[in-house]
Amino acid sequence: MTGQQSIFELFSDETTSGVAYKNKSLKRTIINHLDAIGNTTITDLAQALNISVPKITSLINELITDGLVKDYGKVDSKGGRRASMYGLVAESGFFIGVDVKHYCVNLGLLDFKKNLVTSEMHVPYVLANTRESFDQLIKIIQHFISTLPVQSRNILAMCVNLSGRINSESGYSYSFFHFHEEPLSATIEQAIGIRTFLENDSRAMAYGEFHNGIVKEEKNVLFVNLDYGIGLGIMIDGKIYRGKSGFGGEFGHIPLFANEIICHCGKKGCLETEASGQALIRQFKEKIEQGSSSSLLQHNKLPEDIRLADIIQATKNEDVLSIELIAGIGEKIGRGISVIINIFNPELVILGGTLAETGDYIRLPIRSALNKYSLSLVNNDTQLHMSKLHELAGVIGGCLIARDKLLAIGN
Amino acid sequence: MTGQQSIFELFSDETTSGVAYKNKSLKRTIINHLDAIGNTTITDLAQALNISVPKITSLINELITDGLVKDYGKVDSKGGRRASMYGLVAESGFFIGVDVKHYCVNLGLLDFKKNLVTSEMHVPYVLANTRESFDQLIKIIQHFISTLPVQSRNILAMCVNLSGRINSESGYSYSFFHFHEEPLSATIEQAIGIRTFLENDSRAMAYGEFHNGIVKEEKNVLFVNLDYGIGLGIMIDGKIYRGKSGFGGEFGHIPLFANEIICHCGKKGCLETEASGQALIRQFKEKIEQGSSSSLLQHNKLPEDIRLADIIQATKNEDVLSIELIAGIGEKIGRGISVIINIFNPELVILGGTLAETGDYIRLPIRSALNKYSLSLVNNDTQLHMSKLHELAGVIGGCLIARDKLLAIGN
DNA sequence: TATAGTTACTAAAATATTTTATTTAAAGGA
DNA sequence: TCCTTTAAATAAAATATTTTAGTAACTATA
Repeated sequence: MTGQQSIFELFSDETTSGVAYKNKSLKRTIINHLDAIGNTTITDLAQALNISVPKITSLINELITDGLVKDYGKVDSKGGRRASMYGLVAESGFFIGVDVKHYCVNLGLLDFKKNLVTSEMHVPYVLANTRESFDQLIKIIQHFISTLPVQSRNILAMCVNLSGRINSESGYSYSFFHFHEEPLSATIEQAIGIRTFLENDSRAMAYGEFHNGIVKEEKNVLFVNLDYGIGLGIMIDGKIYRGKSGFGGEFGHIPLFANEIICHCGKKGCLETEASGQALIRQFKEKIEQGSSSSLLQHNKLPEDIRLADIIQATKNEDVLSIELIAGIGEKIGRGISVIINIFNPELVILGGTLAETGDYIRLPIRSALNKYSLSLVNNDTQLHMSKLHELAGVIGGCLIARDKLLAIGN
Repeated sequence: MTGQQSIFELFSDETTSGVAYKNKSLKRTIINHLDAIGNTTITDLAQALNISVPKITSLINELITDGLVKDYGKVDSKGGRRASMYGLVAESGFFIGVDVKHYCVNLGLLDFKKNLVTSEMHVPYVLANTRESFDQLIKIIQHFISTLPVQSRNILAMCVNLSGRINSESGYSYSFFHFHEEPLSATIEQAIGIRTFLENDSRAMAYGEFHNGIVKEEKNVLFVNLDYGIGLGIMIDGKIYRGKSGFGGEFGHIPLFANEIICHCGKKGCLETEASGQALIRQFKEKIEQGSSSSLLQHNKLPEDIRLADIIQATKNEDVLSIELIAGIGEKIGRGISVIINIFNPELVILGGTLAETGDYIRLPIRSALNKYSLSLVNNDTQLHMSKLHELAGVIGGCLIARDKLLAIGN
């Protein structure tokens, strides 16, 4: 029995029963505990899990022969024999995260101990709802895997993040690549040969930020993904909230404005029509047409070719028009966030995504809108932080989702 | 050892350890399972909980001597020996729910099997944030208990539902009766002599409707409490969602309108300023001042004395003004609900509270506003139902919360 | 009505786990 | 450095749980 087989064996509920099943289940509990707490001793495990020391000892020894756990040496003690520390083995399995953006793909490889082994950022790619675009995505993933320093059979699972409506339970994507009868996750799984999960981009970013980012003890956290659209990743009680069919968090399309702008979703008055990256670009072009000037257009750039990244770069170069527009967008996003703060009373709201890279230019107007629009008792309860992982949030989140889905962590 | 002592013993994590602790914990698991599934057989329990038949048998026998479980006779069989059914004992403990409304109090008594034994509805009472009002509430509860057909020591817990901001974990109420240093729940507990919990009224109604009302298999459910204010009870994954400090669900104060009406929360543009019972009464008075007529004023009633219940009654008598105003309110509530549908993608939205008693007069405009304002993919996923428990929702919900907090069900 | 087939329940045997006692390993003070 | 104290690891004994095998209770069918 190789260690690798053991992982799949251990985490698949086969027809084991009785004592065999209980041992399997206890081993999973131990792995989950080591994952949550980090390296620890047999005595600690025995106390935490309410299992006797000899039993834990024998289970740990089995996990060591399985290759999933190893001895990390002795702990320091203040009187008494020093205990051995046991912990997960980083090399016992790897996970891939694929974060698909509008104009690029970011990929990463995570080991079993949640370290990002390697990543490839900004692989040029244009996301379009076509077969060609899909085929190119597959090629990018295949190429990434071919460059990896680990054997393909040691890669246990992969998660692909896409924007739009995703049912990560069934593996269907409704906004992109909905060509086949079978779920998109199955199509990718066949093409790549690795167990594949699908997740909405904002939820994956929220998950990354939650487990490896800015979040410490907080359990109810909202991640606002400010990009061309506005996404929302909801973490409740430490778990991703997806809603009935995985359509939860459609924050960008709440009807907050009494305007006449038709949103790409077909409705009027959506938050996204006035407070998203798309809206920012539209407003930028309008201002230019109305005669405003911007340093952005100095290098023979046409207004049509302006991308969100350009405007964000311009704010760093103190372009006045860009800064003004971002402030206006921020105020409206703030009004939107005040809605979800009132409803969720979260411990923490994280601002992430491309637009969040403008830092205080967007944070301050959001902050002041929150004071204006949300209940002070609730608002004072809530921290507002910028993303810590920045563009790595999606990659790391994807890897972690692949890992935790396979290991059945956090359901 | 009396059965009653056993309940508290069984559900308090004392310094038991080892086998004793495991048995205690297994007994709780069995009780939880019997609670969730209903009466069942030893074989079923053994399979569901992955414990051997002889072990389950001995635990069930202990629970029978504890007085918590009893034999409900044989099941029908289709071939083979008939199995004994075991289930909880209704009389092994009782729970009180106290639903405090603006102008009355509703009280109920629930047994261990979740049957409503008795209830006393519409006890006259005026909720005000004064000590006198609080003292009167205590007297009403004491009187209710004195009329009950069960001994006070068999009442295991009580839950009091109040509107406004409640931290049900700490037992503090911030909107009403915040007179003492100690939590309000402790003050009531001392006055009455029964273990007391506090809960927000809308959340309690949601819980009642979830467990004993219209909800069947759904796990993500929103309950909208349409009363003088607008409350929201959020059920996620079968559990009440309360937020960081219990302030979650402040749906009435999301900034949805660009009006100049100052809400009692101090902000402008709150949903409640245009779409609540308060707003309805205000609009009614305005219309009357502008010369509209209503059957409501025929019996020498002054516009100042109009209560929400009067307007609702008037719609049943086909009062045109009331019906028109309710339709307008419904359209705006629908816009609010479309926000939370987009965010939560719930399986079910329940309309409850006093205003919901107008039935289709409020449901239809809400329904059409949902079609107008929320994403069709998400909206089509969501059922919209009227409350089934009506004014009993809060009472039953309160009883169930008391029960489930004591039994540590659903955390 | 007898009998085969099915399932629940129970007793005894086998196995597993916990408990207790003992040994090993370390820290810290005299 | 030696001895005492503390805690981990291990071994042996005691207890608990599961497994297996056998019995009881019921249905369906000939």
